[in-house]
Amino acid sequence: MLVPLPVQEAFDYAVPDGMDLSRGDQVDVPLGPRFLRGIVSDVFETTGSNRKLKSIERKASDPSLPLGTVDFVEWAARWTLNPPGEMASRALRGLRAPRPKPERRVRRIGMRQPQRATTARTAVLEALQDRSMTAADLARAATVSTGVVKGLVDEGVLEVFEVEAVAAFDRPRPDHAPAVLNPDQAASAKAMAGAAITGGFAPFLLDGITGSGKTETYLEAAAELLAAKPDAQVLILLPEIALTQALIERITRRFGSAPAEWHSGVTPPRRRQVWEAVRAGRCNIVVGARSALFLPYPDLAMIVVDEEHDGSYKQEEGLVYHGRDLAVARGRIEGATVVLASATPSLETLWNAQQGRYRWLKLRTRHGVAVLPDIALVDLRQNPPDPQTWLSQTLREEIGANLAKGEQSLLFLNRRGYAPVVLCRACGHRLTSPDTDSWLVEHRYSGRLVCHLTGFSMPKPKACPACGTEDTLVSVGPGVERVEEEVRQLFPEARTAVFSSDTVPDAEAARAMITAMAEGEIDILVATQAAAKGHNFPRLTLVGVVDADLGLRGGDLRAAERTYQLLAQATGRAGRADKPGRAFLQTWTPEHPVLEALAANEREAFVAAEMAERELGSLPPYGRLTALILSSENAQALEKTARELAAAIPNAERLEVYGPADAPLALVRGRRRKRLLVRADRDVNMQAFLRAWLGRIKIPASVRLTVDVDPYSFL
DNA sequence: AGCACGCCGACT
DNA sequence: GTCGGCGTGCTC
Repeated sequence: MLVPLPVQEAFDYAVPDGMDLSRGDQVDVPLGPRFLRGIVSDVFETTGSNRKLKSIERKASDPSLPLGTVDFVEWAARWTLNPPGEMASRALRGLRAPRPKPERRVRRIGMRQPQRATTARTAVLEALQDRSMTAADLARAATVSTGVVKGLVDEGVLEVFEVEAVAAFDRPRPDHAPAVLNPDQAASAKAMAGAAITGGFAPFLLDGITGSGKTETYLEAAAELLAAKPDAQVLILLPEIALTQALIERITRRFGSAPAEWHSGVTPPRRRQVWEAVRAGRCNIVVGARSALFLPYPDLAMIVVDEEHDGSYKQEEGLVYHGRDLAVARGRIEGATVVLASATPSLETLWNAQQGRYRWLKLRTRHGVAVLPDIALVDLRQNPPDPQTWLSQTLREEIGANLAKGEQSLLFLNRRGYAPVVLCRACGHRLTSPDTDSWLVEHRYSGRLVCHLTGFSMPKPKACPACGTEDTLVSVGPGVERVEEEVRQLFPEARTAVFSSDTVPDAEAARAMITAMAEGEIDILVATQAAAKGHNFPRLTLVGVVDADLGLRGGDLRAAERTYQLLAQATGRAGRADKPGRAFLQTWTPEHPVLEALAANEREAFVAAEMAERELGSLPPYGRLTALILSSENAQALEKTARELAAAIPNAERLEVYGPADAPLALVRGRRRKRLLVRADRDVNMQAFLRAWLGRIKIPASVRLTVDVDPYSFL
């Protein structure tokens, strides 16, 4: 029995006489003084009476989890070392929410007429006919106030009744509005659809340059699948909630019906409807964030992981897992086609494609007449900006020329706020977050200093908190707000805006900003990565990267890879329609291989060089990593546990453990953090090693251990 | 995760 | 003399 507890094992219970149970069933079981929802993982005869077991209380009336879903959560728990019961519990999210309240609708009572038939009342009855609808909808349809409807109800002409709100997911219509594909797209769609119709695990890398129409291609593959197998289910994963709305609209246009949406922003009652519809097979297309992987699909035939390289697929809090890797695992378990789509695939995925594990589909041309932007490096050593400014003469001139032509520009800087650091000119003190060794970032829009790690914020103080001198705090370095300030000074007539998670906090705001860009209401957009991901700005022709070196500093394993991906995506925003695009990368190190590869548009050269580096160190994808993070408010307990853990390392071949060392952010919210890193060759069973190791010691309650298999962020 | 058990400070 | 703090440990 999988019960939602932070323990590694399943619990055993006695099956009452006459209860018919099988794997996947939902049951309620006693645990100590309370009851928990459990998922049956195994039913077996006990031989001896080794231990007296408690009895299952009852079989729940909720539907069982399909076997593929149970297999998946168990596999995922073993792989990530997360508690299997908690993984199973994740598959029940949606079921825990209340059903939506029944909908109150009005309908006609026979053909009774109102005593006084005013024009408003006649309009209402005309709009209603013999149908039923909610009072609000009816009033809107008749363009009267709801008071008119209420009056008719009070008079007994209309009556109110309740209907159970059952979400209807209309079947997608594969022939509703097919897209016309170019030959590369058509061949790719054919291959993916063919594999999905045949069935069996079939992983693909859909590798297409920015603007090549990857979405269109996998939607046509899904259409072909659904035409052949109308009951099949398709899951499309996106890295961020902000991207879901645009895809849902696109799918609705393509298939004539809306897909289900699943992510943390969906209301609980709606989630319940989606869960039930997915389980019942009443829903064929789901668009969602990584958590949509845990839904109980009875007939999952295709999983698309869009922007598969995106680090947002990695869940870092709570249950730590990588959405893309689990998507591949789920596809293997379900015998489904898995499509990893990206213009800048991760090295792991490229490696799998090179090894022939994934079929490699390439889209080499942009849609229509569009071509990839020309990318030029601006050497800041030759062309430095003036003090306290961040745009070189070259970039200023280009923006000015673009503005004069009436075309849009994007300035990319992956840094929120006004200035990343605030320090005291008198004593040199850097302002940091309380109980956390992370710098406070100045935000001028909100007038506050903000910790991006913990969310702490405070007004900017007048005096230095360390030495008390007044008016000595200075803002160091640029964020998007500061670059926008510079742009406003340079081009006061231009319409400028900032696109970052602060100015665009939700999907609604993102849509408004994207619409404003599409309608040409913005001339210069200053943006963080929030705008570089997936959005389409058809009128954009110039991209300037303010600090191309930003992500390359620091010794992170994936620094080069991530920078390449981010800048390729950012520059790829330019020139997606009829006018060609240009991009300028400002850098102090134009000879850096990442920047040379970007300027020459030579992804393969960069990938080969980066792969060679990784191979030298036997690092991913040539080896595997796992990070163990210990944290505690009690520094002594933390030290002691770290020492015990290090002393208990089992012997293993082709595997090394580094640390314990202070984690890069050694203090967060008053908790000290230590890190150990395990590196192993690919053929070493990392999970078995970790289980053997962690089984040897017990972690005191005051210390928290997080196991991060295949870590992405090295914080 | 809850919840109980268990040893040390301020209260009717 | 008890009520209650949350540290430690267990739940089939």
